[in-house]
Amino acid sequence: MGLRFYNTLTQRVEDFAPARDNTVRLYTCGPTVYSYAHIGNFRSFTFFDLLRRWLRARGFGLDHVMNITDVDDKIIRNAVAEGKSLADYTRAYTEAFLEDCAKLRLEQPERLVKATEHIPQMVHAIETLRDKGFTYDSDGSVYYRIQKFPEYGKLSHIDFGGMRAGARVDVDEYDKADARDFVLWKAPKEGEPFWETGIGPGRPGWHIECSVMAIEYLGETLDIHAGGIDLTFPHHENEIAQSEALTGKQFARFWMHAEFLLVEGQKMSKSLGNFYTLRDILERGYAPEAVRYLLASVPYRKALNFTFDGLKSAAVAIDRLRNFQLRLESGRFPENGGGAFLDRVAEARRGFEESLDDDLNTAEALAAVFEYVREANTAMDAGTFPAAAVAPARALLEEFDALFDVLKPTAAVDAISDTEIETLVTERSQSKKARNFARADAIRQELLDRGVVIEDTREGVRWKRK
RNA sequence: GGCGCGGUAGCCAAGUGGUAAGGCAGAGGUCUGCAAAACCUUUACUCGCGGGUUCGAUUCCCGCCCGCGCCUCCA
Repeated sequence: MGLRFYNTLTQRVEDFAPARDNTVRLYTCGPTVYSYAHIGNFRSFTFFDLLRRWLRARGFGLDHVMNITDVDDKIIRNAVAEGKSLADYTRAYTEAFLEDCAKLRLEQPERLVKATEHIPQMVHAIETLRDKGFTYDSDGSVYYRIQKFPEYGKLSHIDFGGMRAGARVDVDEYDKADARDFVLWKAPKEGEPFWETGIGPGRPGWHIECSVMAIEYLGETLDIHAGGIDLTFPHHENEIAQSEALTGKQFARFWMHAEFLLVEGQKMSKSLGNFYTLRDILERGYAPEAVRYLLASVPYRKALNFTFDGLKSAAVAIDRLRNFQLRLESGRFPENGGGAFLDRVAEARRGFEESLDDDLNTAEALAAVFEYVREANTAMDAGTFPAAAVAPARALLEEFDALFDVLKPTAAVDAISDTEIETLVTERSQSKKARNFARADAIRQELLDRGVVIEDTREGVRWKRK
């Protein structure tokens, strides 16, 4: 069986291949840069990264666009409160976001696009929607008229049949004709920043940026549109309404949504005190790889319960794989034998790949790797792990790490150099030979304090960075 | 109320109509100057509860209970 994904649109797992040539046109909803992104946001962004990497591993080219929402109500509110321009206010959080992504080893999309740099295109799209009769004006704002789009609800599978128009119109939006209508262009309020345009002064509504930027860079029909599950409605539903009204074509063939992240079993919220940014977690001394591993190890369609126990487990699990890698690199293995172990590596790889092909089942893919690691370790202990199996075993780890990307430790700023380590390791070995264990242990402790672990093995001394 | 997801060992978690992957933690052991690493043994006669279909269900159907999310701020 080949690559297949669950499609929110059809509520089924479907075979996946890009529609045109070999390149996957992927659009993912990025951050709104009004504050630091939190760990829940990064659950989704990590999912996007895994999706990218696995598509590439399966031989597809990528054209991935992610937006940065750098204008919205919260941003305006905060910027105005701090007396800053929108650009000044969002710049810092955009940079912080990119730094956080780099820490988590999230690949940069082919294009990272900002809403404020596409205002003319959005205005043009709104004009087109107006010409096609999908809009109405109210107090200087422009709204999308959902009545004109009968398929509304097809993504979120909400039946609006029984909902009375205007039944839940809230106070601020008294001017909407239908509760489902949404704003395309917002007239400015007193003191708010705005753009002067052909459809009047104002700023874009939230949804229009994604439709416009996706179509501009990827064409009228995307292969995959992905986001957090909470965006399904209304954001993605509205994107469909706008885009399909604009082009008359299906907006995205596959819709993929990452489930929510919970913290200690509850939704993150500031009032519960369980609200964490990536920075909060790293400050507590956890490695970014552990965060990445934890976020990646639970399949994306299952709610992920983020706990500090889980984070510790993730760190230990990574160590197990790193130790195995080190053993492959530093061990000595017999030249004879091998057939069965070559078969086992091939089997592990097949299990790994088939699990990921199955809607990115990362948990099952990890099991395939760990099972192999245990068997290989057992054979190494017995001295029966053949030299011929080393290269394929390393290839398995490479394939694993091309996706999970956790094997290389994040270097400390003040890291001790390799040569200094080697010098100390040599001195310790000499001390040991002279049976000066006190000195040997002191050196080992010193290295440990500086983040280096020494291990004596049958094949000699080896070291690793923590 | 509507829509969606889920309830599997102490924790995280995969999975299939035929008798429960993997990781972490715990206990015991092997190895070792001491460690570390690694390995071995051990932790679910059972997969929320009650019915049904079946030779057989954790896996299918029905009902119920519980948790979470969305229902126009939200990854």
